[in-house]
Amino acid sequence: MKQTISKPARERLIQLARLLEHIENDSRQFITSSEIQNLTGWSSYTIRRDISHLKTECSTKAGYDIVLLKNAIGAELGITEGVKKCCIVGLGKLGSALIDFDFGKSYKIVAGFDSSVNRTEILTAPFPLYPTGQMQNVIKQEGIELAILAVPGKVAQDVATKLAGFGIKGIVNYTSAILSVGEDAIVENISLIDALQKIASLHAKN
Amino acid sequence: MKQTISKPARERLIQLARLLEHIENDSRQFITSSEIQNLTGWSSYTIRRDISHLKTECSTKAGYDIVLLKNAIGAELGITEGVKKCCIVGLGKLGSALIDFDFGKSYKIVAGFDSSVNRTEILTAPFPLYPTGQMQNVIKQEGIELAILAVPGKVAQDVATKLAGFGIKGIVNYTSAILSVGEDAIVENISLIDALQKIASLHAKN
DNA sequence: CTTTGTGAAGCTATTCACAGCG
DNA sequence: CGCTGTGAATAGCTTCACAAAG
Repeated sequence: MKQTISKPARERLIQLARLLEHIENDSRQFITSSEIQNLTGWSSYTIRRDISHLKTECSTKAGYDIVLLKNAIGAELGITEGVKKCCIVGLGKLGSALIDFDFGKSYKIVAGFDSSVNRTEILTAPFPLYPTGQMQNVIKQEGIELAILAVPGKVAQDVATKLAGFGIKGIVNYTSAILSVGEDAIVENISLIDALQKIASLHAKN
Repeated sequence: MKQTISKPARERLIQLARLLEHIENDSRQFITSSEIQNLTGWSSYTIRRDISHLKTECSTKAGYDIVLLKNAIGAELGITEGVKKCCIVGLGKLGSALIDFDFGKSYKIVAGFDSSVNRTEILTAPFPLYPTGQMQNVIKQEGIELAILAVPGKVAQDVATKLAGFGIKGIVNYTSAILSVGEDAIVENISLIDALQKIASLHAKN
């Protein structure tokens, strides 16, 4: 079986790909593992091993070819494979702030949902907004794979369970709730309070 | 030397504390490690070991005392130690959406910054808004420890470097930039695109 | 001489298995 | 019995040290 890349390595490679994108236009062609170390803080050993998982020849005496490396990561991690359809669930302050967010080429918001019809009528977006009742239909019809969850914490688990039932494959969780969904869906937590507490706990220990 | 809790364990405990807070009012006193397993997906072994690091007696035959456990986590991770002052840097769509966010008791936003004076004058918030030029003064004077970074990606690294120079101890990075700051500051990344790509890469491999 | 790529070692985290306690 | 707590075993990740290549 094809050797699967470990989770930490995958996460670093995803970040690395974005980093490379940013420096792509700096008119440099190559980057070395120790330069990446300086930019990211990861050790050059780790970076070299991560890249070696890609099984691609994109290195020379001068380091890695920036564009080639970026493409290799994209290919291996399936980042560049077409456009994934997403929806925003919950259009309060946070959800509606994401309406104009730049999602790049690989992800496209095709729907927004809110329990308040008032909300869906007042807001304007480059994609249609629906009341929550239509989630199932729209998700099925559009073939939406990913959901960005920005509802109030109290209803987050309920909505997440529904989304998983409707065939959503991944949920980006902006709420402070800890979600459990079945095997079929993946949850990625993006909690501001979590992040603050991680930082605080590190300071407390040292 | 005091045995330090590993990073993964710390992150789980932080989430666990919040989970316990949510179920605190469900009129139950105890919870078992296998119930936590069902709610979170972490194995009961791991949960028991995590809790054992707290060196607290909060268990009985019926499981863990919910309130006692929550407090023990808070104490060990320094989550409950007073109020930490935070600021929001960058008051665009995303930054200003965080103005009304509920930060709980432990974190308090005491300032917002934006490079556009226009922006700081138009917006209203329960804390003062300043032009970026005043960052250093305000951070020093107020004793602000944490920053929430929501500026455009292109200037993120510059601003982060400045913040670290001004004595900020932790940055929650909402931008898509990969930041490197010195040893003194900690960065926690909260990138929507990162989250989407993590999910996508998992689907690609399985 | 510099930089990658990688077996081997070292370290960290998770899981197993079971003793101990209520 | 069911539950926690924990040594011991296992698995997973990172670092080291160095061979190979430009």
